[in-house]
Amino acid sequence: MEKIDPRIKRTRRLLGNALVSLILEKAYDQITIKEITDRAEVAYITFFRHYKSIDELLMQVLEQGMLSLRGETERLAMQSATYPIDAEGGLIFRHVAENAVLFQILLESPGAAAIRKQVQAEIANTFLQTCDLLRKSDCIIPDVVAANHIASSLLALIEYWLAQGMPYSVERMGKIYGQMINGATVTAVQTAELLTD
Amino acid sequence: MEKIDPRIKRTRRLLGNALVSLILEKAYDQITIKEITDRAEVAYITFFRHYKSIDELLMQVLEQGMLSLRGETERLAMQSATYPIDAEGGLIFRHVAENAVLFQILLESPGAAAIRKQVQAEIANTFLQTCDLLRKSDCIIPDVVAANHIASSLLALIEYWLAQGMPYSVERMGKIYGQMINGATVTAVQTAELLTD
DNA sequence: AACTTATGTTATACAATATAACTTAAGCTG
DNA sequence: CAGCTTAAGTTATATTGTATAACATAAGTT
Repeated sequence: MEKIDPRIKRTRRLLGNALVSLILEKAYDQITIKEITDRAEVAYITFFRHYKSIDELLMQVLEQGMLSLRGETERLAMQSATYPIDAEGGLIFRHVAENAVLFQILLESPGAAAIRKQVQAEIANTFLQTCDLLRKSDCIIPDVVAANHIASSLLALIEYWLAQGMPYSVERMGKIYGQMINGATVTAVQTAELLTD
Repeated sequence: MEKIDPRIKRTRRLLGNALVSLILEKAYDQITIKEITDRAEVAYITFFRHYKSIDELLMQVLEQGMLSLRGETERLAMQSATYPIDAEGGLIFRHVAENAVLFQILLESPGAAAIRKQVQAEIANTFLQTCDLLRKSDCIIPDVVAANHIASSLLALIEYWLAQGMPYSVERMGKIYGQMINGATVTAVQTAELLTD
């Protein structure tokens, strides 16, 4: 881990914060580089010395927030490997609540679509690797489909919760996730038809 | 229904086709108005006589394809009102397969995010209105959450299927939908915990 | 204190959006 | 089919945002 020039760290932090505050104010695709550098109080050209596009800056901002999500998801998948309908699912929604702004951006900004796709794929892969209950030979529901379903549903549930202004407690959201997504999918796979061909 | 000048119909058709063919070739946000008008073989300024933005043109293109989806979804919701795990879910995937290009655009193009959101909300609302099995008083899973879950999961399943190149038959996809999404959600709501407060 | 590197200033090229004024052509109507 | 109406084409131009170059200044490192 080599040390980075404090000027670089400062500039990137200022640009990241400026972008976040702008996203909270107006539509993502209306934001210009000049607006970002003005708000960050750095020179216009400085942006290009660090990023090729606003999307690239957004990616850097989100990646840091998504690092901790990965840890939570792995724990979630681990628990549901042995026993589904997880009682600790509330942890993930607590984490989301604490980083609400970042998740709102991840799930709403058009520029974050690629990163969202990547996060979803990572979550799906974690479940696929960890959770044996999603696998059943000759099942009409392939394990990759079930894993993808859990991952996309989790993100969609978070998105809905945030869009509504977090109207339910993190505990309740954890239970909803455990029963409607995790438990329901495992049950569906285990009780699903077998292939007939 | 008043008759529209055939020149207008022709121009809009040419522009719509040009946009679709461009989306299939390159990233949506890299497409310019000039490229569209060049491919459509109309004058640059003609674009602005019909649309304010590329997004607006895309909206027009997708709206037509989404009209028929609405009918399919209503039938789907109607059937699952009485008996879930619908055997006729294959119809919707047959419809998707026939309009694969349009659905790919709806589910992949960043410019279509707003329309996708709208389509998802319509599907969710249809289920909410039609399917009594999603409603249970004092259930820990609110009916709006369950309806939203079905709608987002259906679109995510279609997106996954298309992205993978439609590796499973429409019949199988119908059954997967019926068991993993529709049946599983109804079961989850009916067997879910009640509120304790 | 001297060297290195990041940032700021200024200028400029370029591409894409957007509109205006005028001409040409297509479609409708008596 | 002649005349009216409206759509589309042509040309020119203003504006905005992206992107880079050259050089000066300031911050950080050794």
